Amino acid sequence: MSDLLQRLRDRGWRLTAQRRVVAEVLDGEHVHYTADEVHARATARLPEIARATVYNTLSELVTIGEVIEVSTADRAKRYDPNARHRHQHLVCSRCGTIRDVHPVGDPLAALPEGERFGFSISDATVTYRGLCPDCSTDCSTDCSTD
Amino acid sequence: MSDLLQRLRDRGWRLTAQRRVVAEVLDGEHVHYTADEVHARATARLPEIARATVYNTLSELVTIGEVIEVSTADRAKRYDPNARHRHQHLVCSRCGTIRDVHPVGDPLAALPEGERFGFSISDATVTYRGLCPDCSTDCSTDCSTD
DNA sequence: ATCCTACCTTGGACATTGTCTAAGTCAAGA
DNA sequence: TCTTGACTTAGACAATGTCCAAGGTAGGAT
Repeated sequence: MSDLLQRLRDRGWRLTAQRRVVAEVLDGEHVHYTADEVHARATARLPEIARATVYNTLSELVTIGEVIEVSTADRAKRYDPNARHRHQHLVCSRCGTIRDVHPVGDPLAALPEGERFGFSISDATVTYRGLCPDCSTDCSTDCSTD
Repeated sequence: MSDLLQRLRDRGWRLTAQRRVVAEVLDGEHVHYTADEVHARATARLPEIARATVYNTLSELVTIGEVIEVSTADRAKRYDPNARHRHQHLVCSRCGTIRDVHPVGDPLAALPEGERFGFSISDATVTYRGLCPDCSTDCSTDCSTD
């Protein structure tokens, strides 16, 4: 992700302040922000950036494969800048925290030919769900929630 | 799913016409309707049924484990009445068709202890994506899509 | 059979997330 | 520095889901 801007330039992208800011927000730690969270953080650096621009830029980053779109059970999609190393996700059922995880083996290999129904399968995503350490000890709201 | 109504009664549910209709829509084939599709089909049998009632009933069925909520890349969640046999899903990237599939082995076992970060993991869902037979031969719109 | 009442349904307002458009702006090449 | 096509903006619109107050009804009690 670090030289994302260079890679975008190489693709002939116009390097605008808005795109730079969105890329900076996603850069660094392994975050999984929603579009709105990206927008909030982008606004902190560039107050006049429009919501539509954030959506546009995120979609473009997804299209060119620099960012992965993650659909969890929540309504909003999340955007994962860790697109260069294959991984899966571990989601807390209570607080929604997401961690990147690396299961062993190829999940695609687990699907027998007879279960493919003529599809040409290109991808398998695995989502692990459970309670994160914080949520499994803190019963203040509801320990029975999953 | 066939004696769902009986099981609901056993749980002390009030058996209303609306709930019966929603259950009937989900009964039978292995469908994966959105809430709106359920509502449309329910309306055909009980014209005055409200959208909120469909949402309420679906949520309740999910809560008690009679129906599974499936989040794909699409915006709308889908509802899968095949909750009594563990399975995963195969989704067409183009047309959105969903099939139930049965990979071998337990996906949970593929996640090493060192990759669990103290979570108590309860579930692993696998989503396979690709083109269904119809969509991989029919290039009328766009064969390059995925 | 009738009544009661807690639970269910209704319609519509509202919330959230995402998409589209027309008009204005600007990055980068000439 | 000029030009131009790509980018951004604000706000309307669309899709999906949630909430609430008012009225209706299933099913137990009498």
